[in-house]
Amino acid sequence: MPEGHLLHRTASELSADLAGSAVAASSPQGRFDAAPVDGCTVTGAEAYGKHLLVHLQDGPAVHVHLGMRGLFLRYPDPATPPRGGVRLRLAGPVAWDLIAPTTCELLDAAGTARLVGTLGPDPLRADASAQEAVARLRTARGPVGAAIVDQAVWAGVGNAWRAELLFLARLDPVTPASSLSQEQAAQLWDLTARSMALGRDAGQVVSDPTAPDERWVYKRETCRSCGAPVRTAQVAGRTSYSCPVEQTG
DNA sequence: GTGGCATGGACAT
DNA sequence: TGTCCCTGCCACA
Repeated sequence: MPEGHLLHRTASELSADLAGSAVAASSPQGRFDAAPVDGCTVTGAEAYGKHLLVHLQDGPAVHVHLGMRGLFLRYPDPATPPRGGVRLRLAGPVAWDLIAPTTCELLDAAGTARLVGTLGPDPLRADASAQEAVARLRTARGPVGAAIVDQAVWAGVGNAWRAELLFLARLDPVTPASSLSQEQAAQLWDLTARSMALGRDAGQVVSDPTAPDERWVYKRETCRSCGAPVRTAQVAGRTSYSCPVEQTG
């Protein structure tokens, strides 16, 4: 489930639970060497797109990427035994367990800088530049549906957001990104930042604030707006969903 | 119980 | 462009 909005939410919750605390770090599964983290004080956590960084005082950061299948579990009682397959447990006043990430590694400041350097602006970060976001989108090669899930263009958008955002913008996913006007690109960025902020606060994709559990087109048979059969296609290697009537490019 | 797929992305080719 | 991977969920037997 992890697109950028959930990583930001997780970073904020993990920070609230653990920042300022020394943590016991372990890898019940054994696939991560937790020794360098064990006993360190967490200073905070932040997200860059779909990447999560847990910062440690006077030490490296723990870099986590959940991929498609990873998840965090939070245990208010830190003595709760971990379930199977826990790659990393950080236990302070609360325990956080990391399951099935694609990445769990330690990064020093240079490594963190390199990572951030591979990413485009993150619509959920206060330090994101809208100008740069617009420029990167409009100079991206290929369809807009590929560009906005390219983490080097915009960081944090995944397949579900792609479908819903392009519906809200009434853009056909296969429209060339380079054909968007400055205004269209800026509007899409604003829409993305607003929508994903709602999603972060709600803990799920929200594309209609009056019906937060509904989707317009994502994984639907028919468009929730007009009832037309939802069109699917492979865009950037993933299934895109769009309304053939309302998203004409 | 089993198999295929998936809200990602790295890497080989 | 294709392949592989870490697990959870669902449809189906």
